[in-house]
Amino acid sequence: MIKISDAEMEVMKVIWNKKEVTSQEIINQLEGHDWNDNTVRTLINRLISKKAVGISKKEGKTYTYVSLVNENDYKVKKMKNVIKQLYNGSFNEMLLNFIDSNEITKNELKELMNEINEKMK
Amino acid sequence: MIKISDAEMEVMKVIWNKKEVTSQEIINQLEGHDWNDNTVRTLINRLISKKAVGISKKEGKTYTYVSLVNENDYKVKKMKNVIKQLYNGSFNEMLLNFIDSNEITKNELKELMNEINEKMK
DNA sequence: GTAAATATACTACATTTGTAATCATATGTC
DNA sequence: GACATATGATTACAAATGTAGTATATTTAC
Repeated sequence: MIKISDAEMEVMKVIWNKKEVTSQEIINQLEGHDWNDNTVRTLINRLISKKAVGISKKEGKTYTYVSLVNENDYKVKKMKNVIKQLYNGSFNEMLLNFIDSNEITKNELKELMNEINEKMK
Repeated sequence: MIKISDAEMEVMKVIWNKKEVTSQEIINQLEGHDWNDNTVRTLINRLISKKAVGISKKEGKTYTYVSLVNENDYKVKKMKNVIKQLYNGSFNEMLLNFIDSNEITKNELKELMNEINEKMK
């Protein structure tokens, strides 16, 4: 799996959201981060090197970028990797740990199940 | 939160498992990793610098190490950070993504709920 | 008590990551 | 067309990480 760093991930999220973006749009979306424009450009370039991002068109000297990795797939894989690292791959164990730590109550989980059932119906 | 790297995490897991360990025991437990002994010692020392590991006793020149961070707390915090990064902190969304990706079926989830109910009874 | 083995301490070095600065170039402006 | 500006390319540099090697201090085995 392509390894996307934390800072790079912020860029990926913008690209995932907008499907197609110029660097300027990415820089704008990331205003909250107080990053220098060049910092964002560096991140974009690294993502291109890693083949996580591609160039869909070039107008003048302005590129338009697109994601080359499927958002949901990537997220699930990343989650699975963490669960593998921390819980030996057991979603079950992870969930139990959350419940033990009062991060989720059984009721919330039940509620969640209901929502899921609704949505999946 | 103390930031524990992937390699360091392997050491932490051994320490968490055994409560108290010497470097030799850690090295033995990590045989599968094909790491040079000094690599493991470096990792231990970095964990000590980060205050993730402490020394509980010294016999001759041999130290005994203990974890200074609670295992479950750390794991939950780490999970929460990833969920925050990828799903805006929504456990719900994460779960839905898993279901969408066929990583978990609703039946498995239901089964899981039953297990949890059993265990929590 | 001297040599070999061992645990620890200190140093090393390439790669990745965060965070830009600088240089080059296409473009729009006057 | 010369200059300011925006975009991209290249270079920079410290900290973190993966992965040891080397030096030092202790034990332990003769």
